[in-house]
Amino acid sequence: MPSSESSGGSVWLRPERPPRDRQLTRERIVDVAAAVLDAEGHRGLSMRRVATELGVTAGSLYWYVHTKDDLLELALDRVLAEVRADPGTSDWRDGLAALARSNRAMLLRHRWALSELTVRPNLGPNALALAETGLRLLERAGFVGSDLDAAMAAVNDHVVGAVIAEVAWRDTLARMSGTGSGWDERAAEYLRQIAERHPTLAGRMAATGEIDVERESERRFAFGLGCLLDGLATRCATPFPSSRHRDAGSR
Amino acid sequence: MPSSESSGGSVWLRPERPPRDRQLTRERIVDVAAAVLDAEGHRGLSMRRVATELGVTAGSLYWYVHTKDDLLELALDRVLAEVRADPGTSDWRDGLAALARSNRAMLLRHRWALSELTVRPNLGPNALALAETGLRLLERAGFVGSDLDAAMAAVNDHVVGAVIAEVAWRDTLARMSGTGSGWDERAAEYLRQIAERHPTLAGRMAATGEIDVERESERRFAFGLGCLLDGLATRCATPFPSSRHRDAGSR
DNA sequence: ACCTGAACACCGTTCAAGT
DNA sequence: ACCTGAACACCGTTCAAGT
Repeated sequence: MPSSESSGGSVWLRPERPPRDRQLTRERIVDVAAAVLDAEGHRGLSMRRVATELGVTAGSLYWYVHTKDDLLELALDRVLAEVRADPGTSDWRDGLAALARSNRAMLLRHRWALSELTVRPNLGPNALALAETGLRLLERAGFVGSDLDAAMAAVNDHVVGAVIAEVAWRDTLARMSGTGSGWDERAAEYLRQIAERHPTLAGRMAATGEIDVERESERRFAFGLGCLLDGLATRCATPFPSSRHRDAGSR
Repeated sequence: MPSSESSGGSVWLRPERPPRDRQLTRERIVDVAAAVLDAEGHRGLSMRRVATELGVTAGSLYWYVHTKDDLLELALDRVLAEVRADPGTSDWRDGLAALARSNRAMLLRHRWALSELTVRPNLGPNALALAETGLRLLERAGFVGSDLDAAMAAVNDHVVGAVIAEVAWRDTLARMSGTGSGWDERAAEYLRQIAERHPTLAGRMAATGEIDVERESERRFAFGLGCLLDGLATRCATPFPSSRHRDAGSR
């Protein structure tokens, strides 16, 4: 029933508001959402927060985004664009390793993206592009059919799983050093119990106490990736496409 | 002992309320929290919900639990108790594979636990016990030092990563079939664009369209696990402890 | 010691109303 | 078309007050 524009009066003096009058864009919204997430994590993100950051009311955002979940989905795909991968790498092992490393680096930069992955399937354009280049590399290695899917999944799973473990580790350390007195006493008692019941674990915990988390995490990541790629190489048609065999972290 | 209910000034008839009068226990609280999480996921869990389920006010819970995060941490460790593992398995590959499978099964039963893992380090008793048996198996395989840690991490990472991917996949399918008309049209258009830009991916998506998700997920899991264990076997002192070599999913 | 009731400071989301 | 303002139905958490 509402005619599209004429509302009585001097319509001609008031031309159609050009699109550039819009204060918001989906892109701008995703921008600040990603920024807030990077700075303060999931806890810091709220519709009202994003809105005020844009000088706008919370309700306005729903003109551009269906729900907060949608916004998170967009933010996830945005950071996926940061992953660099070259589908044309001559050695498929090198290409996959580089893809995995770039993926890991991105997830470490935007740790909130991890919890997004566990909650939401991502079918955004960047996710699809990454899948394509990964599949191409594995296709060149000789994988076909459902083995191709399984191989791609195995590499991605290692990346995601490894970053989750690393972040959890880092958070534990941060929490330990964060809380001041009182923690150490209770922790000491707890560790004593652990040592009693779980000697092997206790030995490892004692050893990793003084280790650089960053270096050790990278070592573990490379170790697991190396195992995986070795296992893949024995299952495909082109185990050694190039003469040079890059070591990805065996002892 | 209904005397506890008699009021009216006769304090001497009313002995000190025994501990068993308490309506709440940390255990009961964690019980219903886990039940709510299983039934309705993260979205369904609130302090008020748990409280009313226990016939109590929300504030009461804070007598037993510091924060909602603490409650989630307790629920996570509770569900980790379901993972079964035998540290005495003769073949370390069999033992590790069984541990990984049991872990995966648990995570699929309690999918909310996944997002917990990404957000919170878990140092509960059950988590530690699982780590201990895993490390023992790998120790028997000949791993020592930081290679022991890396090997353990690699297996766990694969489990976590694989379940995350599987759950995401299942959710996508559920969402697709859930929304009725209108979805298919937009989806078809989207798929057309995918096929144009990402031929390899499109080929795989077409192939996996008619596949049983459950069976295929298990296949992928076993495939990746097999790759990983093969790679581990080439890096340890005891590659083949038993004569029988269980195939864990190579084509 | 254990629990209630009410409050505080937030949420996501909707929607009439304005321009 | 785009945004405001106010409302709705929730949150987690705290805390005086009761028993």
